[in-house]
Formats: sequence, structure tokens, C-alpha cells
Amino acid sequence: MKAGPDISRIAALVGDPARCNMLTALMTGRALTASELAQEAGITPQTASSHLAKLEAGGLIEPEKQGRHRYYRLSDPDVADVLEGLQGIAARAGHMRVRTGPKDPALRRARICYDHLAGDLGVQMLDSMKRQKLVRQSKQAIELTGEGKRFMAEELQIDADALTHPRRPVCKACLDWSERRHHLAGTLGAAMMDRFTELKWAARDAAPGSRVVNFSRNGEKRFAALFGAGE
Amino acid sequence: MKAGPDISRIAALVGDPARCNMLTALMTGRALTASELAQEAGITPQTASSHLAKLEAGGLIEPEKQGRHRYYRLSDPDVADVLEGLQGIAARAGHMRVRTGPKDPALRRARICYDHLAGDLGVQMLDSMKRQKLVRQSKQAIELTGEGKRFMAEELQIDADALTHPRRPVCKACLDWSERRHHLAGTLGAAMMDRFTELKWAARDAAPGSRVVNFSRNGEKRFAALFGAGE
DNA sequence: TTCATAGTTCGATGATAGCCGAAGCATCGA
DNA sequence: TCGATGCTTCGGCTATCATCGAACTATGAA
Repeated sequence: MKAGPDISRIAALVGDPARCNMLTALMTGRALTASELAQEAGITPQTASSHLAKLEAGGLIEPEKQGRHRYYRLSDPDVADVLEGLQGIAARAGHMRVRTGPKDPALRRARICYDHLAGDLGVQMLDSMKRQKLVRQSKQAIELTGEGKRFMAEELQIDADALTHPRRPVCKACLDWSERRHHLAGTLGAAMMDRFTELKWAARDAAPGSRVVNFSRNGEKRFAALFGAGE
Repeated sequence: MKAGPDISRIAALVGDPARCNMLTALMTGRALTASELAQEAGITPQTASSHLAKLEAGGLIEPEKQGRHRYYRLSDPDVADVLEGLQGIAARAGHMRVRTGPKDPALRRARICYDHLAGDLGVQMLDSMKRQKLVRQSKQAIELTGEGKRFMAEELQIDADALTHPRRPVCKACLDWSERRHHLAGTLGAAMMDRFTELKWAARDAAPGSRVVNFSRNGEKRFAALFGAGE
């Protein structure tokens, strides 16, 4: 009757709260050990082991063995994108996980989405880039313009031509769950976030497992100069 | 502890095979009835009803009640996007066969929907009326314009002011069974169908239980002159 | 070697949730 | 009004699956 690779299989994997906690923990882009993931999900190591095996079989995560540890990471940035999309739907339906803590505003302002910038500032950045014609967006596809390449080289010392990747687009629109608008993903999005970190404009929050990105005072000023809301 | 929206609830909804079949069936963008979705998922109507209630509570689909039918559609294009993303992860082998609508071509073309015209011609008529600015549609509500009143009086000898009814609106958008788009219901829709019959432009099919409406050759010409697709 | 830690496998248990039959509303057609 | 149809609610059955205790394997350290 209906054959084919079920998307229900994949969705069911995400549908379990314990596994879901593991996956969201991995949305930081960092690889975590089985034990850490077990603690993150609030379950015993045995149960976690079973879940991790299923997630791996489903192609959502990939293990990397290191000594007696097994590090797990999301198998693909696309996985993070889909998870972020699900968060958008969940947020709209009003299904927030717990009471909105004090970290919530910071999370909405700037956070890591796997390896690129998300939140208010992330959306602002893509908006500004479109206004400045650094990128062209037609439907879902985003393309870096010639002017955009120059901008990246001059302002951020990023060689756009070096960003091509066999399996990953340079530019990609990623739906932001808190803003419900797109921010920039892809290798360019990742490279820009890397540069912000290198320049000490921004830094990942020290707390383990946190997705919050803190901008320094100087970093915020420089960021606004390039991607300010007004221009 | 954990901030952010709760994905697992949403993902669990998609995670059930039956619900997943329903959702993929709705990815065509068309609205389907509860029965059709039940058949699509290969389950009984009772079970489908339970699933649909859950999907609605989760904000994934939205109902539109139409007589004794309940049409469901995806509540937002974003939902379709996420489903598409999941398909990408699941390494899709696309299979989207949806059987909808009546088999009888005559029924698709023109039929009675309670007391007004439905089918291809019914949808065409409302489209043309909007183009000619005889009616204004904002969301679900439809309003007859001054020009529309003149048109009704001159062309069809219908006194729009006499159509007010204590419990029934003059104009109403009605979701079309075969076209999955709106046609005109309400007392005006009924009055227009009555007039078409009086003028012998159209007649109900003689067969008992048939909802087919047959247009005469002359009637078809006159109808096209007023509500033709081109103008 | 011996011990400690990380992770897995197995088996039993318990709760969740999908499923359908039967019955109940609501709407339509005549 | 009455019967037919679309849909929902209720109750009970069943299967699935997450969970954990216990035991087992593998790596690293002393």
C-alpha cells in the first residue's frame, strides 16, 4: 500500500522525550559522550545506550570512538535545521518545555544553531545582508553576490571561494524558532560565526550545554556597524 | 533547566504511522475530509477522529466545518516545510498518491451543494465575481458590493436587499468538494441557483439521488457571458 | 595483575497509546 | 418527519516500548 522510507520512523525517534533531550543537547554542535547525554536526558546509562543505538540506526547521530568514551554528534547540519523547524512549530502551538527561565531572553537574542548564529541577531544579520545586496534570496535558495564576496573578504577576511563543500551549501536559509524568520546557515554562516568568535566579538556561554552566545560590548558595536538594523 | 520549545510532543504526533500518512496526504495543500484521511491512513473513522483531534490540538492541522463534513488542512506552510525536511532526512522515495474528489466528471463540473452551485463552474463563478468586484472577500466573510447589487438586479433580476435572513448570511464562502477551493453559498448563492433553474439555464439531473447539475447549451453560453473564465 | 570507569546486553515490568466495536450526535436529502 | 451519512465518544483489548536492575565487555590506570 504505502511503502517507502517512513518519515514517521524518523519523527518517532525525535518524539520520545529522552531522545529529544539528547538531540537538543547536540544542537550546540558539540559532540557529547553517552554518559553526558544520559545525564542530559535524565535517564540511566542503560536506557541511554538503547536510545543512542536507535538514533544512530536512524541516521540522526554519528558516533566517534575515543578511548573508552563514545562521542556522539548530529550526523548532518540538516538534522539541526529540521529540529529548529520543529521548535518553530512547537513554539507557535505554545508547547514550551518549562517555565521560561532567566536565560530565555538571552537565548532569543543570540544563540548557536548547530554552528551558526541564530536568534534576533541572526535574523537581523541576514536581513541586513539582503538589504545591502550581499546575498540574493529566491525562494529557499540564497546566493552570495559579487559584492557579498568583496564584503566578506574586506570586512571579515573570509574567502568565500574556499567555502565550497561537497555536501553542504555555502548559503542556506534556516528557519528561526524564536523569530519565525530565516537566518543564515550553510558554510558561510558557520564561517562568519567562527570569525566573530576569533575576533572576540562574541563567545559561547561558559555553562555546559548552553546555546547562548554573548556579545562583548565592542563586538556588539562592530556587529551593528556591519549589520545594523537601520541600514 | 531546558529552555526552548518542546519538540518531542510535535515530533511524536508525526511519529505515528497513521498520523504521518494523513499529514503527507495533506502536503498537497488541499483540504481533505476526515473520512478521506481515515482511508488514506488505512484506519477506521473512529481511530482517525482521535488522531485528527490530537493533530489539531498540536497545531499541525486546522479544521473547516462544511455541513456534515470536516475538512482538514495543514495549519501553516511551515508545517509542510518541516515535513519536507524530515523527508529529506529519511532519504525519501516520494510516493504521493492521493485519491480525492468524485469520479464522475459531470459531478466535478457542476453540482448542487445543498442549495447552491458547486463544482468547477461554481468556483469559476465566485472567482469571476471577485474579479468583477461584485463581491469583496476578506478571510471567510464575503460581502456584496454596490456594483454587485446593481449587477444582480440588472442581469439576474435578483433583489439583493430581499435576501437578508435572520439565521443565514447573504454571502458565504463554501469549500468546494472537488475543487478544494471556495464557491459562493448563502442566500445569494441559493437565489442565483434558483434563477439559473428558472431561466432554464440549468437543471438538476433526473436520476434520484444525483447531485449533478446539467447546463443547457444556451445556459452555458449565458453563464459564460456573465462569469466566463477570461474576464 | 587488579581495580575503576565507560558503555552494552539481557530480561522483566509497567505504562502508554493505537485500535476497533458499539453507540451517540449532527447534518443532509426526501 | 424519517432514514442515511459523516463524524465523534466511550470502553475494553492488545501490543509496543521506555525503563531499570543485574550481569557482561572494553579501555585505562596503578
